[in-house]
Amino acid sequence: MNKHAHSESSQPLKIPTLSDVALAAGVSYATADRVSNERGNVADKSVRKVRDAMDALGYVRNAAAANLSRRRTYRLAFLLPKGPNAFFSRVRAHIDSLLNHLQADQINVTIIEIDAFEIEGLKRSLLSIADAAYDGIAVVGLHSPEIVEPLEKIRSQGTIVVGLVSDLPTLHREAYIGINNVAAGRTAGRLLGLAHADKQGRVQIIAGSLKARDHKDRLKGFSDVIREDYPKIELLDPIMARDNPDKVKAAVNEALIAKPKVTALYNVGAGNTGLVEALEQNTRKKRFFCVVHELVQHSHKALLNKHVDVVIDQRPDEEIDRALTTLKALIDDRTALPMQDLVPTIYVRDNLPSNNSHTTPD
Amino acid sequence: MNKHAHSESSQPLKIPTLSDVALAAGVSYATADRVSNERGNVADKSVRKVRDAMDALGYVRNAAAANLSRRRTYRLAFLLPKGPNAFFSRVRAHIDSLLNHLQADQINVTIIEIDAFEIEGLKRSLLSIADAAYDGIAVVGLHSPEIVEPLEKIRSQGTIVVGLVSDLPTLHREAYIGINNVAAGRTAGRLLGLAHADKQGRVQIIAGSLKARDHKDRLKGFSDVIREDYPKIELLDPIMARDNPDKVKAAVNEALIAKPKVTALYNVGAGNTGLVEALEQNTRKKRFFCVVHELVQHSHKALLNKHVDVVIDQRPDEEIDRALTTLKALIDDRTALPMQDLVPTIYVRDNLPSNNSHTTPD
DNA sequence: GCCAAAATGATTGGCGTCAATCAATAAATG
DNA sequence: CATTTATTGATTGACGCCAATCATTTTGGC
Repeated sequence: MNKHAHSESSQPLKIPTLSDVALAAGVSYATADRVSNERGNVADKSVRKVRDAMDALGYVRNAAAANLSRRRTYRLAFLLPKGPNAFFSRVRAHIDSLLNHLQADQINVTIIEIDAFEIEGLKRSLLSIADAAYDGIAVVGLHSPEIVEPLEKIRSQGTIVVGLVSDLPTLHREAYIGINNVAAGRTAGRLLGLAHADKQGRVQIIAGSLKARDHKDRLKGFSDVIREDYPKIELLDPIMARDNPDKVKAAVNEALIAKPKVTALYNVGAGNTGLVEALEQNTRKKRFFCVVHELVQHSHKALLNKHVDVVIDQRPDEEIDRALTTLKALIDDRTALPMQDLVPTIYVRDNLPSNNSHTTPD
Repeated sequence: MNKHAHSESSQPLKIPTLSDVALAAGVSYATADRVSNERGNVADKSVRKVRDAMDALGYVRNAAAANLSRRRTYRLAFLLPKGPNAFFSRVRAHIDSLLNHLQADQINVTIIEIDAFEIEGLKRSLLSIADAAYDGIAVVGLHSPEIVEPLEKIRSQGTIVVGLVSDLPTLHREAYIGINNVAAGRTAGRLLGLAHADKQGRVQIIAGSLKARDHKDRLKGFSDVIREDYPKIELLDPIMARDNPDKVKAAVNEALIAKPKVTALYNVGAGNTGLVEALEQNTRKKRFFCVVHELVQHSHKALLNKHVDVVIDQRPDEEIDRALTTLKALIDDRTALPMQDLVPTIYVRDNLPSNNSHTTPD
């Protein structure tokens, strides 16, 4: 009764090689190779024999041997905004930590710093790498028609382009690796709404700039959820703080003092050090329900200190891993492999990672 | 650290080989090889010369060539509970989807089904694979001293053993890949607490069995948080439903009818189809705040239908990926690589994966 | 300075695939 | 039928590393 069933897979100690396939198919190695690598000039009949033999033996090309023989190396570049931003420090740190491992697989990654969020800077950077003959690049992009031309110049040389964190013009990149920021905003709104439990509320929103697409998307998602499902919560006009800690601090203080009925804060963008500072100095007894984005050193600490209740994070480590996997796959066979959606992650005090790569100081 | 300038990467990019290292170090290939593979019988002076040359050239062993030459194949097994459990179906499906990719890297994975959560069955299964000479196994385990002996028998043959989802006796496995269930329970408690916003509340807890360590841990975490931070919420005695949908349904109905002041439900374990059924037939207008575990088809749907408010998930896909990576690393060099903690993931209606290819809306 | 031990050098045959060459055979054409 | 053309076969040298053998040199003990 308690038999354990082995699954379909047997114990093939002998892994079939292409020679084995050729033998089984009754053709020469050369023909099997022609089929395997789609070199053409093979009769349909032979193709079928070889393919059948492959299935029968369960042949899978040995990736190590193939890569070795092919002398394939992957030349990749990541174009990241420069500057002291804590989030992108996390990204860079993670790439650095992978460098050795990647090199063992002949994957060479270069980080190129670009002017953060300025179309002209991005455009210039793209043009300047157009001749560098990368096999693939991941770009923290902007959704602007102005960069279509440089993108196409790069792509015309066979370079694979993917968007990272923030998307590029959809038709001019192969894939986008990042979260859906509307969903991220909705998630923030949902938790904030839940935490009001049918009570009245007023939210002060702080954002960087509505020109940044991610901020705009988050704000939209957030507002939609509140309006749809939490009508008792009032949305105050967002304060624009340009992701600047000082401006954020001022905004929070304004909300604390000039708008005494505020029950919650939502910071759409960066600059959370300022937010935490303001809250630490807060003399009001009643506390805010507070939602911010991106788990970095100070937001992590603020969560533990109870100045912040929820952090919505986009898991840059995973984004990088996926960007690498996707680029490699696209370069190899020009087909992206299906992966589960990247999704905004919710952190509260109790599900924080303890061994962290995100505590890198900025 | 932050010295990532525009890299000088337009060169031919000659990746150094071990021959290059030998040449640069002024020793023979044989000596460089002795150092590289730690074969011993090398003078300290030579070791130093070779190591210096490696650093100077930035030598990293070509993994493809090494694996090919070594003729290394990885024979792995996953021991999973059998039965129709939705969660483990997800696990199996994910492994299946990886099979081809893995085989290209000479990784052969066998799924072995074991009697779910019965010590005797697990023990028998372990003993029966002891001679199969796997390089590594991942076991959905039990924290019981009875399986120490079979585990040690397996390990004595050089097989690497890791715990998966549910841990094994700590000293008798190499690593554990799974979430911290106390944290998972705390997370559930935190969200349920937040959603009460200082109001009174009563929670009906439903659990499978407190003999299962994961359930016990979750329950502890949950109760701790409520007691610590939400004193206005009363914890009713847990109902044991053995992860059985019918029993869960009965438990929910009991809470609905016999305990009219219940404001929230927390299902620690499985059997959520029963929970949803009961809620769908609920005639009371006031709804519960409802937290369950594991994102599977029906809990996903329940989240969208608003019968469930929060799902705590352990991301089995990622667990599998990590189990594979960890096993491979341990087999290769007997050292687990550092990875960010696996953490309980929170899903609300708005951050669900949609599994479509990731195209930004415009 | 002799001899054993230790260290180093030199070289080789794979591993499985790729990419090429050249010869040999089969099929198609007029 | 002769002559193209298409298809197959046979073989080979990388790729970079591993693992082994055997020869040679250096070192250290006495």
